[in-house]
Amino acid sequence: MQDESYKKSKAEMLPDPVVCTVDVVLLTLREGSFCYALVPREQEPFQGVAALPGGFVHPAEDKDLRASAERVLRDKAGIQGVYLEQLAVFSGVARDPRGWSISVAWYTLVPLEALQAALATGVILREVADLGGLPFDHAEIVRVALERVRSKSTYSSLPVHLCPATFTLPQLQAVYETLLGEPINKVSFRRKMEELAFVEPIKGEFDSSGAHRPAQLYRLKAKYRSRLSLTDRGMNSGG
Amino acid sequence: MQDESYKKSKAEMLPDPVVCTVDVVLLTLREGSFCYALVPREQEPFQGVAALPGGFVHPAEDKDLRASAERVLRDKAGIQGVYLEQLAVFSGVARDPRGWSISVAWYTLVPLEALQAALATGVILREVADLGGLPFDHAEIVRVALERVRSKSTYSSLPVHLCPATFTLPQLQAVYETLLGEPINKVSFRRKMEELAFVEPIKGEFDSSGAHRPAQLYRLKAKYRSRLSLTDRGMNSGG
DNA sequence: CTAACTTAGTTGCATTCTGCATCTTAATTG
DNA sequence: CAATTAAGATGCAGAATGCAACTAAGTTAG
Repeated sequence: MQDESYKKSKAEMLPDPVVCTVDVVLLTLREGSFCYALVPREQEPFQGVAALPGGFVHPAEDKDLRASAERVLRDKAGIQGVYLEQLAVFSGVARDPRGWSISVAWYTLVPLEALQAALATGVILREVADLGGLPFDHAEIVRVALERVRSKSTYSSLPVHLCPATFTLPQLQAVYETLLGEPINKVSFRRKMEELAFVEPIKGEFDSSGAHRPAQLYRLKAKYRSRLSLTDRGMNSGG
Repeated sequence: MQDESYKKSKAEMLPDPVVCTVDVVLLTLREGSFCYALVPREQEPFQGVAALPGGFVHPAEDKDLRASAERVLRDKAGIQGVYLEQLAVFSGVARDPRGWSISVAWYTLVPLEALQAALATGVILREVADLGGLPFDHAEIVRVALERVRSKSTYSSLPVHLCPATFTLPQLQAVYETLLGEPINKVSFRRKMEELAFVEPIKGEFDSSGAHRPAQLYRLKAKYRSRLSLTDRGMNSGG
């Protein structure tokens, strides 16, 4: 404390090095239940414990933080080509036993079909109701991701990304109902999908797998495929 | 490139130091126009240029990134006691001439009355339509903040924070109209405020300053005062 | 072969929500 | 004290929403 004025003025000028990590919450639906992806940690701390795919930011290697998150997801989970959305930043001394750090958290929604290779090579899915045993503040990160996704899901195109490339309206409705946790009126749902118009019927293609009338197949319109939600622009700008 | 395997495995284990800053977008209404706050930069680069209040994160000094942003806002702009909401993280090599960095951006909405002291000591207000001359990627940060606030403003309690502690419904309606950029039907607005019920009339108190019938004074209900918006929980968790 | 069953998808209607015009209230101003 | 102004309430028409009932198109059981 004996040289505080010097310390303060210096502190205002010079950057302190900050331990900066990224973590990814990858969400999917497995047999009707909402799940997130974990990978076993390769290093201490928490070696061997299932954790969110995450790792250090490497400025020399990564164009920006999105690139960091994409690299980590590719290297740790073997997953590529998904669109990541910024979730939030978590920070402080308590979240990592090694000391003060920040984690820039990202999230994405993918159909189970896109995870087959990853699941065969060590990626684990866990239901979102089960947040036990997670290292660091990963339980909190998943909790925030769930809140975000659920609050954005009411009649946005976000949940469509949990469906495969083609799907029927009843299937899509079931996805919304799982995320929102409540039943939706069939007619209202169809009217809303018609009005919002981010999905389109695939002419002449039907799902005839059930013992009943076949259902029209739909797909997400092209302009909604590149990002998770067009109302998300505010969080997509971390350049 | 001659020792890449070593470099890669090391890169996965060890943290690289990252230059980490915070920037604050403080928004207010001045004479009916939407404005953001700037302060002249004290140091190079861009010394003397008006910029968002911002600075380096100091882990030894700051409990977490919210504390960093609060410290910066207090030290650079003399503003305290406002509730900051996370906006987004901006990152990359291009945003700062000194090289690769990240900025965790925060935003807040305050009534002009709360800025009187700050405005007397160097803080500048500029209309949101004018993003010219800003250093770093601050124009982009303000643009994203505007998008975020506007998209959250449709019948949320967010715009109320631009009003002083007490206000009339016509005044509040004018605030919403400024933010949303379009007129709102008076009856619909009042019905919605009644339904959402985040403001309450102050019994027996009226604004009689006009040459017409006095208007009932309202205030934000207590439980909505501590944060900007109750629907924002997802971004309030950076611990 | 056909009736029963199941789910897809539509139609009609009652109820609720929303926008707009009009009316009333309570102040100031000339 | 009439005219003016803006606050605030009322009534109603049209749109949006929720629900029940209906039709459509397949499979399955007898």
